[in-house]
Amino acid sequence: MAVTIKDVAREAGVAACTISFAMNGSAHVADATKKRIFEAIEKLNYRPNQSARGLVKKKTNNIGLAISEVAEGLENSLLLEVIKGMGKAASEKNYDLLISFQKKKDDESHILDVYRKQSADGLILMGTKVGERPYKELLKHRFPFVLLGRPYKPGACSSVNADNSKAAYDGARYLIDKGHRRIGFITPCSLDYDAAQDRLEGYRQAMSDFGLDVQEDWIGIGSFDPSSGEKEAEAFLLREDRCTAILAGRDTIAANVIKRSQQLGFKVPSDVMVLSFDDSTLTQTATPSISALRMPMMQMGFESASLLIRMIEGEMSFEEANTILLPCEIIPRTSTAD
Amino acid sequence: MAVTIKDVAREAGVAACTISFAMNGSAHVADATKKRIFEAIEKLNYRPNQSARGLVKKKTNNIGLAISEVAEGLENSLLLEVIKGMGKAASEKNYDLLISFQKKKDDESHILDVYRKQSADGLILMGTKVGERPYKELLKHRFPFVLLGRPYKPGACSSVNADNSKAAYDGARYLIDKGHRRIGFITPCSLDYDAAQDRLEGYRQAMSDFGLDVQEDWIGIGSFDPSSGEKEAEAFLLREDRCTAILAGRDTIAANVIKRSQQLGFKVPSDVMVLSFDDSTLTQTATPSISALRMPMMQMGFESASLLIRMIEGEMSFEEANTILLPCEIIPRTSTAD
DNA sequence: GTAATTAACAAAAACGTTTTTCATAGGACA
DNA sequence: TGTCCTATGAAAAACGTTTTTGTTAATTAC
Repeated sequence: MAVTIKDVAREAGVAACTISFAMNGSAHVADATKKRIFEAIEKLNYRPNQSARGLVKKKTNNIGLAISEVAEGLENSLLLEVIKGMGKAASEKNYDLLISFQKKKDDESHILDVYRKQSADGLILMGTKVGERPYKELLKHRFPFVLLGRPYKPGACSSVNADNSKAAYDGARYLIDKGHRRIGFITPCSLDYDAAQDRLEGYRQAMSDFGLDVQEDWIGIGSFDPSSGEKEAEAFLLREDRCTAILAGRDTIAANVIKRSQQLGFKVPSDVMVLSFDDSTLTQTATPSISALRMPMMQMGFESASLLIRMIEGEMSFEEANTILLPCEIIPRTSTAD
Repeated sequence: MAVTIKDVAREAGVAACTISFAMNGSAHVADATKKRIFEAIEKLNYRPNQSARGLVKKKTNNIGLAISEVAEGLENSLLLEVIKGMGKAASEKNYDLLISFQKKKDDESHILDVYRKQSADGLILMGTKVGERPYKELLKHRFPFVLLGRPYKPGACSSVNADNSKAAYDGARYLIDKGHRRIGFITPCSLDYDAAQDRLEGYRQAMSDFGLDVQEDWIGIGSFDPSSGEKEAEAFLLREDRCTAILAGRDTIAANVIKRSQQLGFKVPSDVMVLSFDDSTLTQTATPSISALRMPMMQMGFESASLLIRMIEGEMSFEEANTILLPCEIIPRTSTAD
């Protein structure tokens, strides 16, 4: 079977506990003994059994990731980036990532089970919607957790998110700076999602800050429908005072906006500029290539895992709910070129 | 602290072992006692500690996923699908997914550590390249593992992969059936990757089966470069006996092929048809929309996890190396419309 | 009416670590 | 010479389960 601490002890001619002391650097072990021990470890390829270690230390060195209903469109193509970021933070600190999946739709027991079974030392909650119950129980028992891009009472717990509001503000401002006054806006999805709300709010704020009135029909509500964006583009362009720029809530929406605009005889970017969210391969390879606000997915993963690990290791009090908002970056491409 | 089996025992007025028996359904526990026990469990929200359970049962109920150097382009946008598939298989059988990350480039110790630390009951190996050492040690110790889309000596271990060769064959045949005789082919990346080799081979086979000679300059080697596909399209089209159809090794390559073709004055699909691999949002929203061979990413995740779990649970002998090749599906869109 | 069987539960050992406590041998010191 | 310290290491307890073995009382068989 697998090699245990006793095998190493026998090999090094020493008691089991001494192996443990040597490995954890805690007590006094003579240098000569240490040398023998590490040689034995190397020879036998010994690694402490995680279950046994976890049992006595009450620590698994896993960070839990609860994936609920995976969002239909938003995170999908970018999840790898997020996980990569988490992986970077985790492996630096010697943690693994334990993913717990939802068993049935609307069943959230997988979240609390991680805590109850003690299969991880903390949790990253990611997905679209979550009921109040899991939050409450985790908070009550002071089990470390971090929200990733999730809506919740601000200040009640730590969370990491892209600064959607600022991104929309910056995007609108970018278009305003290019001389546009009539700017259409399409949300990435229904206003049930707070990413949609935040983006809309940022857009409104920018318009207002620069003294521009927003016509209510300059605002369209996008969806996950594959053709979302076409109708909205049409509405923005086929009117007396047509929009000269459009801020599209998501990459596929931007693609549809451009397609429909071209069909209607408007050139992008000369007649109408289009700026998108969610930088992906789609925005890079489209013709014209699409300018986009890049969400820092990898960094979001990294920061959420780092924050969680700091909470786990007690470097951060549980009370100071840390809200991290990460800035987005504008990637200018052809669709907004002068 | 967390609630233990002893708390439940006290609550139910019974010994700890009886709780265990009741939960695992193994021994005879009186129905009345069972009822009291399950009420106590419910009341206290008890779940067995995974470390303790794992220690005595020598089983973690985790399936390990070792992500090495994550491929630059191929799996990226589709990883979520793969993980979703794994999640489905795992959660059905009450497993969690434990992801172990590479600490440094070219360092593969994270693979063997999962086995040595016994933090999972088996491993799914996914990525691009892996040295011989990890395979050998895992095989030697009969630690269950499954290769996901990986090159290795056939028959030496179980693996799951998309049937790239057949996909390319079917794709070529699809174009041949539409009357094309001069069909260009672009690999998704360098021939170091066996997915590229398999696809090329399938293409050659189809051409040969239908009595069509392959001109060597109908074959282009694609890359992860964002503009990959443009040069190749040019080469295929600007010659006496120009190609009338192109089989593009990847979605971005297909997009570039179409872009360049149009720039050269060829209409897609009337002058040249384009069929792509790797169905993604890009292929759906492009204009014209791009026909593609859809890789069954979710199913690959599902099958690899299912296979691994069967190995773990001893339902499958370790010796019968199971090679699962999953068929791809042609999604016809505008770029190959008659 | 007693022996054998069975049903229901408890006691205790085991899993592989870590950690607290204990033991021994030298050496320093008086 | 005896006491005290220190360096080094071992013994033993603990972590929370599962599982093997024991124990008791009730039931069945003769």
